[in-house]
Amino acid sequence: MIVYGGGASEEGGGRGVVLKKGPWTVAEDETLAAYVREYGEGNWNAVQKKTWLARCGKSCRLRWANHLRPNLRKGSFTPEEERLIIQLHSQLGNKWARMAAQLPGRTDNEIKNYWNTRLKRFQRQGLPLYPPDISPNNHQQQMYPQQPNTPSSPLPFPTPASSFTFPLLQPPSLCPKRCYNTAFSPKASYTSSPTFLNTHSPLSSYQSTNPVYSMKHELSSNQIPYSASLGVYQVSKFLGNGDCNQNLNTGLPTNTCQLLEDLMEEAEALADSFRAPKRRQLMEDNNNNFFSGSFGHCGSSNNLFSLQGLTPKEDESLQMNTMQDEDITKLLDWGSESEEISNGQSSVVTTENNLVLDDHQFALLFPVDDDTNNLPGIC
DNA sequence: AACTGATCCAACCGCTAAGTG
DNA sequence: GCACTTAGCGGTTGGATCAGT
Repeated sequence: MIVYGGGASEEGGGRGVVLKKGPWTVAEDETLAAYVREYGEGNWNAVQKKTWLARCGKSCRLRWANHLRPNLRKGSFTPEEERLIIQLHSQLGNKWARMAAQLPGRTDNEIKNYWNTRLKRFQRQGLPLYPPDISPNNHQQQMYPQQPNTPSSPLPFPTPASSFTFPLLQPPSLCPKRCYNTAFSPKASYTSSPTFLNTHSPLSSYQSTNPVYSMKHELSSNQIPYSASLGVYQVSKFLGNGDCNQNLNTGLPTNTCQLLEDLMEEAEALADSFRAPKRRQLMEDNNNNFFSGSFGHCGSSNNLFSLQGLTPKEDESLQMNTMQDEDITKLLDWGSESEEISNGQSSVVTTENNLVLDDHQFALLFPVDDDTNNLPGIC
């Protein structure tokens, strides 16, 4: 029984007490954090029994996940995070949790809120949700049938991908009352390099126009490689006869299949390690090391983002949707090419897992806290 | 200063999947 | 196989805040 921070109640939870709703108090937060320290995550319904908190387990889990757990990144999304969200949304749809898995320290709720706000604003302004070089998967079109960014509708900005100005931060007249990142100059337009948000990323080529693959169960239509241009599924590698070293959309050589194989191997390895009794005993090591929690296997699998913390099933599905390192690299390349950020100097940060980032890339992913000069989540 | 609308964000709700006996 | 419990996900809501009028 954790009695922490006052307000202790003898007739605590599950004991006929009316569960409290509404905003959490500091004392409640402290109590919940103390509970997690002592008992670990999970078994949220026990919080009510073991503490004075009159909150349902669901509420406790949410509070922990969205506000109390370590290594959460608070504050506005960086432009790079925004781009990643858009890219991920184009591939995954409203799979906020999966998207959050790709954005270390961000919660599904944050991403969802961000996207919904953006959706609302863009729809009101008649702007497309996606830049022309991102073609949303079918489920997106079903989800937002009125999306103006269809081949038949004119775009409000230049179509060549190389000169596309990304409408994330509008000019002052269009800028919402709260710009997302005040540190980012509103006048700066997002001129993407031709490679960024590359529609022809391995994953993008998996887009399915087949409703069988694009609906429900939401494996995000990425289950089977699909070439929109050829109208065929690129199943060769999946059938084991493998020549798929070329992206049929672009004609460019890719290492997609090797990456997928790597992902499969990694997923299997992880699945083995996660065939532990309890479901989702995750994030326990998040307390320890930001990189181990988020980028734990980068070095071993060429995969920037780790699948750590997922159940085998999630591994399986997520691996199909996880951005390839190529995508991330391009994202980072774009970032380092950005006039706003590039200063022509570069140093290298090497993580313990041999993930090498130059300082631009590192800064993009982990902006230094202005106040503390500390990297978020890194002690 | 008061009002209004837009935006942000925390929290809740309902549903579903997974785990357990 | 079934019922029940637990955890997680996605949708929605409502209060707080801000900017414009």
